[in-house]
Amino acid sequence: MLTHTTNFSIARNVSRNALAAVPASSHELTGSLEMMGTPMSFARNAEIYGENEPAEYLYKLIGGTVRTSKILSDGRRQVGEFYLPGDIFGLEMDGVHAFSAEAISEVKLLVVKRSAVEALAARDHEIARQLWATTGRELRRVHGHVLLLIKTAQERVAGFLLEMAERVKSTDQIELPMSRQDIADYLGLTIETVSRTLTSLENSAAIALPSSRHVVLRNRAALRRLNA
Amino acid sequence: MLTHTTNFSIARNVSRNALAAVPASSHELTGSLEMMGTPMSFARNAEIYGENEPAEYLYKLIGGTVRTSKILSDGRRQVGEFYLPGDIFGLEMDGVHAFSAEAISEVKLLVVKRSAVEALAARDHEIARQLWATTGRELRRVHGHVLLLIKTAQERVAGFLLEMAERVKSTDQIELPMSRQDIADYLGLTIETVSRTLTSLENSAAIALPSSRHVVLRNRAALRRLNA
DNA sequence: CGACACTTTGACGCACTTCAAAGGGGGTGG
DNA sequence: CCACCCCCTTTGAAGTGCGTCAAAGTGTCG
Repeated sequence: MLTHTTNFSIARNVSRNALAAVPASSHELTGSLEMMGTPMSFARNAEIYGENEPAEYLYKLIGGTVRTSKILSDGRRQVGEFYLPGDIFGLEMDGVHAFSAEAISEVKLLVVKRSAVEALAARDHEIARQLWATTGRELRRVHGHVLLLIKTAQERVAGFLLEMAERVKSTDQIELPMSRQDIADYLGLTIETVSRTLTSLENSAAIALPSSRHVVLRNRAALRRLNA
Repeated sequence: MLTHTTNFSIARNVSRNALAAVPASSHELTGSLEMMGTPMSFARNAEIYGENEPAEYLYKLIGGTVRTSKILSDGRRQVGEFYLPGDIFGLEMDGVHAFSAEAISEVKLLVVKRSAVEALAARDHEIARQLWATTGRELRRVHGHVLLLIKTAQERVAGFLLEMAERVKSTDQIELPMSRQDIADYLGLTIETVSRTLTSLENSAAIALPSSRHVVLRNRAALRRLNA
């Protein structure tokens, strides 16, 4: 049902030089990955990889937004993480993807063969350390996710907005790349509760909602207070 | 309030040979850590390390049970993980502990200086890989924790029991090392809900509770069904 | 045996879910 | 360019699972 805009064999023929000029300091593993990576594009809603597929590749997001998710046996969906440009994902230690990954918007990314990176890591322990650090950063994010999930709806939504604001490093204007349903499945709430909570935050002047995906943080202190 | 039974300066004088005979195959990093580690003991309720303390050491649990936890600003407590013998914990990538660690029972563990392990990892990339793998395993556990937290009380408790049964690798008899409060704080529930849910599982013949910490899994299939 | 900590049980309230329907907003065809 | 449609979001009303408050039961250690 979900289809790639580009498949591997096509992508392999794309020029590898387009992104080679990115400065080595901007993100971890920049340079190494840019050298080895193959640029690919995915359309909105395309599946990048599926749950339980072998994890042969590692992905560095260049543009767009990716969500990982898992469908539970009763049909519920849990969103694991949202990835923004610069983020690395798909790095599973046991060779199988626990979550699937989908493009939320038009996505451009670099695909790197895991075996190639690992071979490099075996020779260069600085690379090895950066791979480890990437997994460590992921671990910290998931810990934060756990902390969100034990809170009230207001706290979860407020925490989510603060997290997104931090990550897009914008001013107080956030353009949410994901739908209400994605947010709900990330926060373990229903879409109705997310919607109602956002309206209530707007009514209490903590945020403004010029359009459904455009959020203005009017009172970060109030949001942080909710973020208990 | 929490006190160590043994402090570092004392522990450093303890014999390093006591546990050196553990077979190298039993767990990852066995051997390397046993060589470098200093045995220590902690009394029930002793703090092993605190939240926000620098993460200078890495711990390999030999005996007893450890819980990591975090106190939220409003006083709620979240339990991050339970560690059983053989588990490695305290391995934070950014040098600061996000959670504190406490001994739930009498605990024996090996303390290893992080810098020493990292120096070893820089020379031996097999060690480096195992450190990475340990973080990866931790990540998978926390993902599982997220999946628990979006479920109903019955599903959380059933999932918890199945997880513990798997980890202690016993038959259907589980001796829970942690209190109801610990379980509640791990599952994001109240102690009353955990207690009521266990009684209801007992009434539905899925488990038996000869004593409050002794659980018998009578019907794993029923528990798995709840575990949606 | 008594004190204390932990666990269980009960009654009630509330936050979130569920079910239902009414708005937008953006793209396409007439 | 307007009209219509489809999908996403918002709002409303009612139900319920879990939390809160309270008290009784159970096991353990001095």
